[in-house]
Amino acid sequence: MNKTTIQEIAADLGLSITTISFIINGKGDQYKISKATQERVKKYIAQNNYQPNSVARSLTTGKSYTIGYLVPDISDPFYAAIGKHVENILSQQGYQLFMCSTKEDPDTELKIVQSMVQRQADGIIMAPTTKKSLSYIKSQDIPLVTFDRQIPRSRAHFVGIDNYEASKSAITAFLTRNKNAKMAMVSMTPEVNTLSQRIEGCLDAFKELGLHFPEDLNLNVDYQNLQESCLDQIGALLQKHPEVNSFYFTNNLTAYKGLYALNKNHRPKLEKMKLISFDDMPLFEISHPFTTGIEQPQEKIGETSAQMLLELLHSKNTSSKVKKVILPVQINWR
Amino acid sequence: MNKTTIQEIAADLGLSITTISFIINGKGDQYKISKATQERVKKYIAQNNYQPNSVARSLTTGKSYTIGYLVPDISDPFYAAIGKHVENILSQQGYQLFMCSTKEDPDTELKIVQSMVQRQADGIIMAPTTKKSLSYIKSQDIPLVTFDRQIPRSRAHFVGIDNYEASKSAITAFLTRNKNAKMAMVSMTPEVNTLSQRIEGCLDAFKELGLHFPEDLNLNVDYQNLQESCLDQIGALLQKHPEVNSFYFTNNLTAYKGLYALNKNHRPKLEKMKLISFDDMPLFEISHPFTTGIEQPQEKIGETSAQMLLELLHSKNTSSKVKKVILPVQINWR
DNA sequence: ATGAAAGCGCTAACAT
DNA sequence: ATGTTAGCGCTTTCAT
Repeated sequence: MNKTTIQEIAADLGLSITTISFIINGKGDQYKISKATQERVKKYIAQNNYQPNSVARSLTTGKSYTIGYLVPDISDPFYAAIGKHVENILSQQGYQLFMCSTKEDPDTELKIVQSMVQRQADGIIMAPTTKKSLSYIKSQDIPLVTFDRQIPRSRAHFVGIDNYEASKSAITAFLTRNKNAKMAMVSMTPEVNTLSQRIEGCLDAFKELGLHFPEDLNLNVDYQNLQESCLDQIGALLQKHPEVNSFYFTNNLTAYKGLYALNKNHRPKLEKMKLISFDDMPLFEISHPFTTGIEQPQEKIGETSAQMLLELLHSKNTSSKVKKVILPVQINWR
Repeated sequence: MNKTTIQEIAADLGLSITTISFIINGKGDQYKISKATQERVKKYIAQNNYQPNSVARSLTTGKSYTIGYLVPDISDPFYAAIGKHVENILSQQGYQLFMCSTKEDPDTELKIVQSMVQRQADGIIMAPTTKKSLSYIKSQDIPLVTFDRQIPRSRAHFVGIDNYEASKSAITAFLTRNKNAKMAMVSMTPEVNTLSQRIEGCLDAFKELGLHFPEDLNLNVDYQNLQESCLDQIGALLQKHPEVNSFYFTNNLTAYKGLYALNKNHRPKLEKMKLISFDDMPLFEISHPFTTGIEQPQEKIGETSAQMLLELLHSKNTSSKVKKVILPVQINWR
């Protein structure tokens, strides 16, 4: 079954392709095509299941109804969830999403961005890794909304949270609730600035409470090798500092693997461990032990990013000033 | 900065667009373009950061280097993980993925499929919900690989597991290990056939061991309202059947919410509960209690699906017989 | 109320 | 060794 085209319809119906095009695009009335003709064409289209070729349409109009969603890892529950909410909003408007994993790698990210430009994506929503790709996007001036991470000095629209403040106030509250907490922190490389901000927030919380946070309780595990790295470093830490009775995981990945390490090798200690993690996950309600989560409003982040992009798409003034939406977090104590 | 086009290059360099096109597509030598010219063009391209417009290219060639990845929910960890592996293989070959959630809804699914056709997707990888969309894809003869779910009588290439056998043998082993297990089962609507096969497998395991499985220990919670539904039904069940000391969750979603319900309202019973779930998740290693998982080879499923699609893309004979790859599962006892 | 034709940027068969 | 040209399927201005 070969593809029907607009000219076939025109030929079969003895009309011009212009007429067909008008009707397809709902401009029949506007161009005063007679009701009769409109009906005839619509009937033909329905019967032959004609679908306009969007590639051709894009070439003419310059719009592809395609958006790039670029994140470090599309299977990361955090990015997957936000992606779903983005999809939810954008698919209603006829957009499809190219979802791509940048792998925290600047080169991969740039290649993907270039591919998006070649494919005439109408816009991009991304959790950026580097400034290079952002500059490239800007140079092509294609509508862009960033989320989750802000690249310093990059002037891009942004939706996210205040990592420093959220971390600081959560840890302050935690230390107030758990007076005799002896806390260690688990973060990871590569150090994206969201993570350093969370670390800073934590350290400042200690400082302001007049407490000391020893350097060597600040772990930094390896992103490429999370599980082994967690097993090793947490093992070593608990050996050297048996007094540690609390962990702060600075993101969902370290929390996952940290919990794994604790469950695997340190069950006896687990009973009275108090855990807190940046990013909340449903699993913290069923984990051993239950884990307090600093919850980012994923749905809101996704929806706001999508809506912000839609606005950009509809308003033609590239001039507009940079918009930043900072959303509140919520602490789920457990 | 406006888009450079092939004709601008031609004009600027005093060459014809053909020559430029040949060089861009690596056919310079084949068409005996002089080294000098080739260098000149390549240099120009590098300097001006020219990127060919893939929309125009697709319109001429009929190939878009675009693949549709359609699953019920892209944020479901199972589909997200497989998606990542699919992406991994296909991105190496220059393909980008449209990832779409069909929401278990036939109409949504069909709309997305039609959109893929309009957009000239070169192929589709999907966990199908209905036969209707499969027939449509076939009618357009666009290369298709299905995974996870087989639609009865649909003759599509398939990658997945044998749900009936996997379920049956896992439950048989489970009952052998836990002689005095008093098991309830939690499944969900809508009843896709993977789930009914898992249920059948479980019931047959009981039968062959000469055991009885009471009708009312077979729960069916509501997909649209998983959490509430689990809380209600599991609560009611444990009240009526306090002897139940084991649960079989027939997929990751019911396991998640089942564990949630148990942790929330039935902690005392949890100590000696033995849980097993179809689909394994990392969280089962840190959940309370640890949960045995029947693990599907996600990476293998993703990679095989992608590779199978690539073969289809490269071989032009539509005739070829239907390929089915059935992969083994692995039980992770906990 | 409808049609002709240019053009979107590219590829490739066919010149030269 | 390089150029001319006809499409690919569609939108839209300008005619009629």
